[in-house]
Amino acid sequence: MYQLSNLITNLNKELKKYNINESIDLKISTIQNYDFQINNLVKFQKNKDIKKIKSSFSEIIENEPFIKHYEITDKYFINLLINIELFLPGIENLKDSIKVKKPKKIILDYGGPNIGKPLHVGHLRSLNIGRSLYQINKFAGHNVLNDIHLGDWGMPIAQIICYTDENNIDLGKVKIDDLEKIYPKASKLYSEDPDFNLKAQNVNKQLNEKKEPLLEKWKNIKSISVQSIKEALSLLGHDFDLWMGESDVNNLIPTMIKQLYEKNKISMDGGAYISNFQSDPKILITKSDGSYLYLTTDLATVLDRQKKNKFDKTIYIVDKRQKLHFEQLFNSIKFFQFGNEEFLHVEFGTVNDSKGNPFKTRDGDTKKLSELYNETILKIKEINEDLDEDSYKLLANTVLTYSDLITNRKTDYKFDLDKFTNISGKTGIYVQYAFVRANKLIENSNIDVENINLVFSDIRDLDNNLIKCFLKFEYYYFQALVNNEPHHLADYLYELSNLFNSMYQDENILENTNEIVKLNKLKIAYYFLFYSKMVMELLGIQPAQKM
RNA sequence: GCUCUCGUAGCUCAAAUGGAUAGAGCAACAGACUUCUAAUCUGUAGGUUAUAGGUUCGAGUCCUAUCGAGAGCGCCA
Repeated sequence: MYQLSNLITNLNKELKKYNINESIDLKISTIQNYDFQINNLVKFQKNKDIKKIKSSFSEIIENEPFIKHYEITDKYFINLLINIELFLPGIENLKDSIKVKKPKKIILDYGGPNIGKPLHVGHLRSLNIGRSLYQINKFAGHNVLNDIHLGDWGMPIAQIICYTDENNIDLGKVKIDDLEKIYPKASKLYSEDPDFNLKAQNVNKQLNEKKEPLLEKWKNIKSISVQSIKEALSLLGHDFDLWMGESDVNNLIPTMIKQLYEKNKISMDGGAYISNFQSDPKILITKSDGSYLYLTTDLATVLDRQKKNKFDKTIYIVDKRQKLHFEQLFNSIKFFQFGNEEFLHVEFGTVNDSKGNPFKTRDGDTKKLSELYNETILKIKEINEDLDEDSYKLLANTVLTYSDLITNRKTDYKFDLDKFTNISGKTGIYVQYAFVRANKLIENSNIDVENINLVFSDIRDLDNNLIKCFLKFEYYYFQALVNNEPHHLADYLYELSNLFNSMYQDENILENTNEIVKLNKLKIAYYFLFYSKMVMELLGIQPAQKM
């Protein structure tokens, strides 16, 4: 809590006096009647100075106006109760106070979709997690750029070109639907037909050498595909600062390889370059025919970004099966002495169907994202058939986002549309409903709610529960920020919404005969809207105005 | 074969660096609506955190073994 930062600083200083290198952690209280707890002292129960520390801690906490009440137990657990009357007015300054002092420049790399293939369910998580991390880091004041980083180079493209050559298909006239049908066929041939395999390898090599007319064909595929990807993303509410791809760094690779070889960082091995970094398996830098790999372009991309967008940190939001690739990438960056920036693989689990099997269509293909989107719209229409198209769109995107972010990103999860569109439970529908309800309440009151002053002596229990929940925002926000885990905020949003609904349902607010209680509740509903909207935005969800 | 990840309530999932009595949702059961949007709320029940050891003031979390599940493992991305 930003209001407690002085307290934490003072407690930390105190620990230093006793040569204890420990930074105070404020946790949400697990016991009743308190808001936060500090568990750091427990570890030092046997420290000879513990009694002195305890008494100086008491003195410091005693003098903190934001703490209404506290205790330090026999085992040295510290329990704190917050002074709500001082806390609530501070909400206005929350967004400014939470900003970091030294903003970083962060690049989010989505390890984007491949061109020639439609967006499918496998892309859902990097899009959702990425968008949320973008918002979360911006909220902290960081300078963030997101790069879709298209897979627009390499074997998949070569396979498509090879297939169209073999079958006399004019790429100038091909539509996206045709392209999406071509790739699976080409891919199948590539793995089953040695002759086709050889030809495609050759196409890939020539493409690497930027030979015409292959380059022209590649441009065709890319432009058709990018247009389709942009349309799909716009429907799902995603956009990108950078539309870079693997192809953009091709011209940097020959020099990169040459220099690495001269510095004795890589060696020839049967025509291929491998890294001299000691590892098992060895790290392959190029193929034996000289053409490039995923790792080659990712390395060159680092150099490219250093030139174009000086950055402090790159976060790769890519599924966890690619863990080894990123280990190799990060080890190589260090070993090749490319730079001292921070590199991080934010990994996530796979999305399966409700039975736990890979998400497929009836024909056995990976399910398209647009198909999932349409099914979600239909489900929502079952709940309410009288809404406008924009509202359906907004709610469908809420469902696709919220149900994805509610689970810890590291675990594989089951996408169960029936469950995720449920009107009760931890769903996007539920949190939007609470928001719409609160908005309507304030609208119906015809009162200038913003300027109501709370009367603290008349705060009811259920009102207080909601206020106490506001206290927790920064804790969950911090969890989400430092661990790159949006699910803390998604879960928090449910908790907020649930407590609001409890307050709302308990007694009729607008017809309350006690005017003070009524105004209190309206003001708290107003605060609820503030928090709910803020958290939704951090998750990449647009608040609904009606539903 | 090697490497890594995981195992928490009937189901789906939480529990930051080890902290006090392991929490939610769904489903089940019992209640509350001529509504400020019941698309809601209230309550009950549900656990030897896979198993067996160990480390320590304290273990779902760390270590070891076993059982079970999944993923990855130079010329795909």
